[in-house]
Amino acid sequence: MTIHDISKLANVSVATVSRVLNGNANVTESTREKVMAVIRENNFTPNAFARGLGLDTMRTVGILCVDPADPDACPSLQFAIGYLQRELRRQDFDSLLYCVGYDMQEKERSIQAMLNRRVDAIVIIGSFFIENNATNNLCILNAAQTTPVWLVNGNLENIPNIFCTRCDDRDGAYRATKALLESGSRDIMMLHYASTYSEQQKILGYQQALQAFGLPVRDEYIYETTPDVQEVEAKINSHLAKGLALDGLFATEDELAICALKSATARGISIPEQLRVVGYSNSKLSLFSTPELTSVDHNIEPLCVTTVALLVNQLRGMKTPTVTTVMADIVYRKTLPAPHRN
Amino acid sequence: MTIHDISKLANVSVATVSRVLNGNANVTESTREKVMAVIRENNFTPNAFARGLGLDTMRTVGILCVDPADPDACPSLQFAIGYLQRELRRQDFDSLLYCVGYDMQEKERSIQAMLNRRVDAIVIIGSFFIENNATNNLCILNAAQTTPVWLVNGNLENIPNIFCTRCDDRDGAYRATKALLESGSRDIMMLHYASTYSEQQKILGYQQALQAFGLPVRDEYIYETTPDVQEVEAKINSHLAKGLALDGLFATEDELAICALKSATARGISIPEQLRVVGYSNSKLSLFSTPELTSVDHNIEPLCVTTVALLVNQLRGMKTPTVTTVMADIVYRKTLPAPHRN
DNA sequence: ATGAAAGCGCTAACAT
DNA sequence: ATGTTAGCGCTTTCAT
Repeated sequence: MTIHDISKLANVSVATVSRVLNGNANVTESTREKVMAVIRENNFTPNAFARGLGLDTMRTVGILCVDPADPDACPSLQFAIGYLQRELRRQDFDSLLYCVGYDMQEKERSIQAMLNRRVDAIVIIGSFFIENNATNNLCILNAAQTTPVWLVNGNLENIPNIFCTRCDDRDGAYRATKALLESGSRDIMMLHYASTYSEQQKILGYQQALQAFGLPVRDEYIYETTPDVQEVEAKINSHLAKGLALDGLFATEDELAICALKSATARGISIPEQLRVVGYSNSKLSLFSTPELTSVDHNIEPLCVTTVALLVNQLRGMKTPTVTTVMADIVYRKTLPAPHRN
Repeated sequence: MTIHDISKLANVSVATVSRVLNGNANVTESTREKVMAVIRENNFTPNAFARGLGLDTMRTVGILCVDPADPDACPSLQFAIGYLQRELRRQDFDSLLYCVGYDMQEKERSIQAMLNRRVDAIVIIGSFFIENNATNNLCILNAAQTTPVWLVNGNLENIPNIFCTRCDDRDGAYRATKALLESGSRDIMMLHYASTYSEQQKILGYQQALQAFGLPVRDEYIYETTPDVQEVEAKINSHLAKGLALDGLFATEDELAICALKSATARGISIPEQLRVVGYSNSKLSLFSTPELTSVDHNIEPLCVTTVALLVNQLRGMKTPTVTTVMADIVYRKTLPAPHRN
């Protein structure tokens, strides 16, 4: 069933059917209804490929993200896929998904696949994909020459056609650390994932908070780790074995905070009396942990909503900011109770 | 830049360029190289829409799943998106993703969108989407008239063009319950999510295990709940308040098991001495809980690998089984230690 | 307001 | 082995 069949059945030309299909105003109400009736009767839907060929778009956005099953993947961006998809669908865009591992080739191939399919825009979730090394970002820069690229929680500034929407993780980490300091903690360990833009910002925020309190930044209090209970336990044990004090802990992901929580509890450290802990992401985990975890909410859902809104704007040819930032919020639970306000 | 431009630059016809592009054997090595050189020089990639229009396929599979951010969503199928996507990409298929809520209309619209885009196949993750009510499945049945539909952990049998791949959750639940019984538990509570095909199968497995041990199935031991610590706590408290015994617990999701674990620990019930617990999904959570959770692994990754392998087979016109099943495995941890084997 | 016809860029059948 | 050409199904410009 094609537009031609419909036109014959309705005794009009294909152009008229096309007009009806596209809501063109230049159609008499009576012909419109006549055509619509035939379309409905035959359950006709126009061929998307032919449409795409003519219009040079199929209203599709490519989404690149780390495979959610990857154990090294930052879990905090997990939900972004769903949020972005939902918002795109509301704007009548379909989403082509590419979940890839920590592999440059896969990243490049995925971006090439998106370009081949002539997506209207590319959304890249997470700063993992942005390398410090310029050559590694070449495929992104190339893509941006033809297709707008949106980095969610990434950073690649001052490049035409590349847009960033992100959470202010530096500020989030700053306020989390400040809250620990205000609760009385002075020896605050920091646990973080392998280096990405977001992680670097969080480290910066932690350091700035200490400085603002007139405290020294001690590198031996900053640990890079994976969310593995044994690994975190070993780090805490060796830290304490060195005779280093510990009365606060800030982790850049809830996972890491929970590993630390388990180790501390196992050692008989009382929480929050002897040790206060703040995680990051405000994930489900923070509710399931014992005691329940105070965590920084980096507002992924608003971030995704904003991203799609701006993306659609930009595609409509409107002026669009290159960098857009949302704030993080601290959600207080048991591992660092909310401060009393008068 | 089109195939015509390339053909002119290489002094050949468009057909030859097309042949080179598609790896057709009927091209001399020298012309192939000549054409390839021009293609590379100009960084040419053929227009996917035009290709799709001619071939009536863009090698795309539509994936329908519950929005991962939905708090009521069964989390155990979360990773399926990534696994399916990865396998499809390996077979050179792109994935159109539709994450929807618990809404019939969204489901219908998404399936319609897939059909409009003429996907080669539809994959539906989770049995949530399959209703007991036949009219609610109408859009799936309609879709199957033109496009193969694959249900991952769903059930809709004996319908042409609908295929099911699933984990044997009945058997998984049976063996989990059996393991609890063999550990000495006699009063085993069951916590489950809202009814889906998988959940029903798990309940069945639980009941059959009790029966196999000559024990009665007591409905007052079976609770439907959401993964909310307070809700589960209330259910356990009222259960115990009724004077009902409790020395074992089987939950159809790790989330539920962990909520129960928290409540039990808070009441001073010792685990695993007084209460043994088995969860389901073998999720990350099972490692982060205290004590670490014994859980049924429902082998989502192999399931997804199998699904895509069969799907591709079927698209190639090969005979393909309608229902394919993988087994579940019990992963023993602290809440139900592994039995000693001699 | 409606129709005729020219693309859009590729594939494949057919011709050489 | 290579070229010619007729579609694929839609949108849109230009006539009427």
